[in-house]
Amino acid sequence: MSNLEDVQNKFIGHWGTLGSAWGVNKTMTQIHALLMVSDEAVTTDDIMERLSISRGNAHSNVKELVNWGIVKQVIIPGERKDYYTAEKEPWKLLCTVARERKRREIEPAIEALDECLSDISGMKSKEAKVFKQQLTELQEFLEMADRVFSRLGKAEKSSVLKWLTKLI
Amino acid sequence: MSNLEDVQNKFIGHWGTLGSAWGVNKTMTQIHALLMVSDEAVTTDDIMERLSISRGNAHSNVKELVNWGIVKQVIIPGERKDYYTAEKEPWKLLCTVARERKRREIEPAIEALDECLSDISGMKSKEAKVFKQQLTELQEFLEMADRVFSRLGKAEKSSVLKWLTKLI
DNA sequence: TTGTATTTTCAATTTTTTCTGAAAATTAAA
DNA sequence: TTTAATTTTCAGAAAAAATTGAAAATACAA
Repeated sequence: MSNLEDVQNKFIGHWGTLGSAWGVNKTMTQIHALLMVSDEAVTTDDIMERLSISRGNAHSNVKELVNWGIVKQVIIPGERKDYYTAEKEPWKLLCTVARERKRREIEPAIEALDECLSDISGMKSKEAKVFKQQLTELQEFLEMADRVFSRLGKAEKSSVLKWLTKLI
Repeated sequence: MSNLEDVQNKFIGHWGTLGSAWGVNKTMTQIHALLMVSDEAVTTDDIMERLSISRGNAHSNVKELVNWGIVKQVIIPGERKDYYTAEKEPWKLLCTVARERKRREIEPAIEALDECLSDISGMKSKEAKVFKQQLTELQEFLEMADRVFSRLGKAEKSSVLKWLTKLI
């Protein structure tokens, strides 16, 4: 292991593995890793070449990153091609991911629980009461998570850091 | 939508969907949901029947939940079959998941970054320095995450709650 | 306009993951 | 022991997810 590109590739591979574990397409996190270690903005062709993937794959995953708000398209005057860059500051990444996961997963989960709770609201059996109690606890938990993610989504590094330091 | 079992099934389905989004096998989170809403301990046969899945599937997923520490096998005197229960308190679930994800994902990620950093430690090019800087920031971030997860893994509900309340 | 570069879409294919079901292994009662 | 209940394993099947590659759509310079 001796040249920069090899080490970068190693990093890209690891980042991809990490993504998979958290339910994100591996290519998507690899593209993200590539952008994080790229000083300059990068084209779809660069991505294809560096990761040895097809245009369709590169295209759809980079667009998905843009959807998440993790990657931005940048305009380079005089260039026809689309260029992309990633936010490099990990704390900002955390904020963006928190915001999106809240929107995509926590909010729908809360709605689902609401729906279940309203379905059983009329039921009077002992079993129903136990279930209702269980759902209510989960709901409170998810609502707390929702608020935490919401707060994280808006946070500045320094304030999050201060808050985290209190915990550990 | 009128009887308890239907609502429970709805909940089980939603919990499964949530699991998928976070990179967990859907059946695994569905079994977990079933156990959470089950007052009494449950056998593999119960799981098979309730979720309409095969023995192999039920078996391997319930064992995986036991591996995670989210589900416990309980001994029922006089019974041949294995019975399982889940911790019902969401905060304890959070602790367990935090502990496991730390061990399974954060720690290996930190090791991977360490490896990358040691690979480039000797490189002197400007590009290498930029990359090194980037990796170092990520590493600091992951180490903070590691400490947070570690703390959460040991936490009591009341202290976590107190801490969370400070944030929001 | 017309031609060229680039992006976008998407049907078909490949790969990965999950699931089944039955056989093998294990456990424990008789 | 022997027998029956139960758990575990795992090869093959099915399903889901990711990927390709080429055609269609779009953008834009000449």
